[in-house]
Amino acid sequence: MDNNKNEKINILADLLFPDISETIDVLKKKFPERNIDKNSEVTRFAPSPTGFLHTGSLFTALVSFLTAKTTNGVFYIRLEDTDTKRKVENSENSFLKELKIFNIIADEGIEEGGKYAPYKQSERIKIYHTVIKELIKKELAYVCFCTAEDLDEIRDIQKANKQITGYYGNYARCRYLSIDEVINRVKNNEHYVIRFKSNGNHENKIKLYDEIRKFISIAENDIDIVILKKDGLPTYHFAHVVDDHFMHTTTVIRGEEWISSFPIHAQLFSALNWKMPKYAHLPLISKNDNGKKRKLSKRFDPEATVNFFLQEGYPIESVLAYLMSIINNSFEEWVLKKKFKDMFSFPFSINKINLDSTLFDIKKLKFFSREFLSTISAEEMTKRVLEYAQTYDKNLEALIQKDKKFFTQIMNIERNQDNPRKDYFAFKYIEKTIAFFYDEKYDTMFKNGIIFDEKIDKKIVIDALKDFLEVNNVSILENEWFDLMKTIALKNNFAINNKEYKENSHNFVGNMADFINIIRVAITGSKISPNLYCVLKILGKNKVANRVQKNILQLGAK
RNA sequence: GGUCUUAUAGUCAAACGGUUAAGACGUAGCUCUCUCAAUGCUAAGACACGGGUUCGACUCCCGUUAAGAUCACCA
Repeated sequence: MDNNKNEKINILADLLFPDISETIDVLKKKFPERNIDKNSEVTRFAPSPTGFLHTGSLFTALVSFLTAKTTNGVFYIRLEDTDTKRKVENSENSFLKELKIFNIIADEGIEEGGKYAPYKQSERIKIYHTVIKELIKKELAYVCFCTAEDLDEIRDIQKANKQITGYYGNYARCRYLSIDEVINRVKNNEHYVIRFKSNGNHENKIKLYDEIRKFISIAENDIDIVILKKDGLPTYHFAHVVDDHFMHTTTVIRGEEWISSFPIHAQLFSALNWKMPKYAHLPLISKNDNGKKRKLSKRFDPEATVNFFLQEGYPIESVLAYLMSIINNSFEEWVLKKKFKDMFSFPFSINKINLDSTLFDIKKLKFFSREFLSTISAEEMTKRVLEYAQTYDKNLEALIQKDKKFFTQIMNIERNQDNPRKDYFAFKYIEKTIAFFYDEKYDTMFKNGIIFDEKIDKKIVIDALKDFLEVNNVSILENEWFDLMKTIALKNNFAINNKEYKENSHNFVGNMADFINIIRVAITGSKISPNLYCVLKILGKNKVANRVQKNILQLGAK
């Protein structure tokens, strides 16, 4: 009797996959075990090309990369492009490029190639079909003709009965179809999917091991999941199992959202008699939204896509440092001490990752940025700002290119000292802070009106500026220059001793800060600027004189 | 709603059965006899709640509560 049935199953299998002649054993020989050390990890990053690189994906990629790197293993990239509806053209190039910008370099992948190619799921269809054909023959998978409407109906019944929804047990109608009927319907070109025949029992609790969370107790999967879609492409669950098996991944690193389908994957591995890789489910990166925690979303949160950081001009080091400080908090101290050098050599360990999801904290990122940018040289700074400007800000690019040395001097203000300035955190905002150095920008500010401290009489402002103009000289040392300023301040009845001023403020026009501020405002158009001596030195005697004169005229005219 | 996961200050996070419960970001104040940035110092701020176990619990167990994830022919 079985002979007859087996024959029919074979007919069906050939009907379903006429082109497939290979067996799993052939695949096994094609993709042999990796020749690597026992303790080395093989990890992968498996994104779907649905748009831009998500910040959470970068996080996952980083952890995967680091895991491979610290164990002398292999890190590869596999494109999960089986969702033809959501696929966005060219997005694979953009995120591959972005990953490279962050120095996350794959050993194997779409571009790099490798022994286990192809690394694109859409090009691996034959492999999936081979496995499924065998599954059909072993009666571990079956053809299902249920339409969306059929599935809705099943779900409605289940809901009405307060049962768990899904295609399982007696609800799995097509499981019980006769082979003859299946053959006929396939021959009639009816649409179908292929489902895995689950032997699980929802009442059974199984223990699955997660590298970060340890044992997870969870119900066995009893749902007959779709493994091959109507369009002939595999679903994630199936493709993941097949690919990670034949590519010999040792640790699957992915987001926490996959925990619930963990039993499905475990079941698939066991049915195929394949060794399960290790799994690590990473916490999600979330955001506080009116007191509610939620996953970072591309629609609402600009920082959800990696592109945001690039556009804002956050240095990659600080983004990586921030992400790594989520993985392991002791990283922070370590990276600061090392001044951001060799970040990837951090003694990293995956099981120290925190279990709770993380709220994205842009302030912390800014902190890392300030720290990092204060460690690099002015020349490096110029180079980076220019690189940024070339793709994101043409005006800024022109400004820098006009006089690179001048720009570098500006970047060098209070940089080479024990406690360097830390006022830059992203390249996008640099132009605004240094605009006053450029005459054309200064002129616009001047036209719009420069506002001096209103508590100081206009006449005094003019006198102070006139006196300053007379001694305008920056070819002296800073303390000499400051002494010089004190003399003029004193002459104009400003207190050069702050203690004295505090005790008898009514005897003076203002203090030294007020005096310097008059000049600062005249030169920079703002009460806020870096060290004035440095500013004057960069601008040079003539420009300084011009600006001061303009102000005297303007003030006098009123 | 079912299932799973998680629970230390606003955020990130140490502590692994015995501590005055670290540290960082952020916030506030002081400091720096030029503002700002920085530096240095200081301050405020936490073990979700309730039961056990134990001489002793942030730590182990059980509830409760809350938050998150997931329940597709999407990954």
